[in-house]
Amino acid sequence: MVFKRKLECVSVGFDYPNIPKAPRSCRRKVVNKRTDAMDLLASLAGKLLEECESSSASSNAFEVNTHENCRKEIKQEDHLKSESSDQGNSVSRPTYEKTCVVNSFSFPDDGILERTPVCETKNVKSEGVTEERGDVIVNTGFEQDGGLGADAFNLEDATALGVQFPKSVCVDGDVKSPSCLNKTSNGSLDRQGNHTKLGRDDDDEKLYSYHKFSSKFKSYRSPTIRRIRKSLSSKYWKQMAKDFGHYRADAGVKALYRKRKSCYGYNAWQRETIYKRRRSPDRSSVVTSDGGLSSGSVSKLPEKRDSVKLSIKSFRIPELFIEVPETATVGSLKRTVMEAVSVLLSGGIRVGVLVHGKKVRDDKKTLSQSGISSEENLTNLGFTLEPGPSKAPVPLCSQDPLVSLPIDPTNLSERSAVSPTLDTETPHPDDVANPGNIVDNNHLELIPYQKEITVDEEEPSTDPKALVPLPALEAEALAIVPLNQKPKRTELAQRRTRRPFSVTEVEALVQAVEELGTGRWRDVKLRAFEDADHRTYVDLKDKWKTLVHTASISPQQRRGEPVPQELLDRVLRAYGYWSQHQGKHQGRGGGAHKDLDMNRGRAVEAGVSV
DNA sequence: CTTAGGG
DNA sequence: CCCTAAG
Repeated sequence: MVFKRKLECVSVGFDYPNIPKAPRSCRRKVVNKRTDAMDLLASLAGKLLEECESSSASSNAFEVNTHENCRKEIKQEDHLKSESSDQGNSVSRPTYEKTCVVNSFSFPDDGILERTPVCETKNVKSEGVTEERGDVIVNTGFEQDGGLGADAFNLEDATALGVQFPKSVCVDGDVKSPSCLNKTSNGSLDRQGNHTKLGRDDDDEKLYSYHKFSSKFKSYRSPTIRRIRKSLSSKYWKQMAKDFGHYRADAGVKALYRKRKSCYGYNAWQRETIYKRRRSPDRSSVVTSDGGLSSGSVSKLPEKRDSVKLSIKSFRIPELFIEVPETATVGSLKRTVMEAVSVLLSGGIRVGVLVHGKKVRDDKKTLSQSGISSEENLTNLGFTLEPGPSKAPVPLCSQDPLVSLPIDPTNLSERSAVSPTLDTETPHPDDVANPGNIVDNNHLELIPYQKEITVDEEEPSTDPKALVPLPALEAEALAIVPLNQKPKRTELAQRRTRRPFSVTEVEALVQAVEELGTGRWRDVKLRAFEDADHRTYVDLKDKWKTLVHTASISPQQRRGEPVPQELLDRVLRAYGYWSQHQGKHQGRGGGAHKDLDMNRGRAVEAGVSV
């Protein structure tokens, strides 16, 4: 099955029309419409992915494809009962999850974002056996003409591949199948074990952030980071999204997600996909993506004698295990993959070179010695991305490669989908002070890939350098490593992991608010959470907000770690107090509230201590 | 950068 | 928690 479309990649220099800002509410509405469209698309694409299962073909580990600019190979493992996909009844189908193993990505090299994910599917049970595979070329882009009509999909190709589209995929059909909107939560992974320490106040929100990139990065007051963050995200992309929406609105598609998070993928990649010519020391001229671990298969370019020109269009990447509910949207899938990739990258990677499927480990070999020459068919050349050496352990990368998305109906909303769940087995970022405990997990999971590779490496390459970080391929040309790869880490910031307030924290918060009032969060922060980098004043404010709410609802309706009623009482009291004394006593940090002082006294008596 | 609120 | 409009 082949779905193909293109996304006119808006060039960086694109001249956006000035869209006057309308009141938030208005603008939002527009966006929402596009969101629907996106869901629609996502739903549709989701079906395609599903279809991977039913398609068949042989797989080629080191495939080369010069046409696909953007591709990912995904091995899917069905974790559930089979489905009768040909029934095309996507509506109300049992939910189940899939584990995808993403092996390679390729990126555009011409400014056109044409993604062509290749799905390799296999039945879990028949592990290791011949994989079935279908080429699912799902577009994540859009027709240049803004049309997303049926012609956008090449159904013929699909048919040629013997793949059947579920009816819900038919373009004119009711693509917006409920399966994408009304989820059931059967499939959700309930992994909570590890958060006990932190407690959780939200059982139904089995959504934990995949991992966290150091709260320190954007901890309380970190101008620099924030600035970077901002420049990297919002403006540019929002504008982009807006304009996209503007131009494609009629296509019924939301080009880019409204939120930064949602498009960080593009954000990062697209930008870096601005190709540049670089000169390598040994006079090799290379066309490289200035940023990315992008790219894909190799193709031969016009060559000069003695030199080898390559165009890497895709990299095989270490296996990434991804598990998502069937009902997850493609959008969420993308994000999940993005997260996984980000994590991978943040952990440092190295490039592997494959010639005829064999890994060339001796970095000192010359290209020709390795069989890489202009004479050779460069399609035999391949590259891989592997987990970086211990060189740059990724302390903050705590998640294990297995990512799962929430299936909780409420969570599947656009937003929740944005944040991947955090495997509870994962150490909490807080405990990440010492990288050790986490890194392990990470690497263990990634290693399998290398084993897999092992299959194609006979040469008892005893060369210790084999494990050297990056570099040494003579023709630096091949070192298509983003200049800013390491530090960059994760500006592709994600939603911070949820960190329920402990009773202790709540107590501290209440105390502080009692004294300072509800309009001085910065002070509250300073006073009671000075050292809690992960608690920003906004967090505190938000927490207070929820506390007030919590305190005003029946205990039965509360969730998560219960907050002592006594504290809640204080919350209401303080709330009431400060509601009336707004502004008045706010200046100084002193006793502007005898009532509250009394409350505190009671608190102590009640045994609630810090 | 902070606040204040909606999402 | 995130995002933003306002200060």
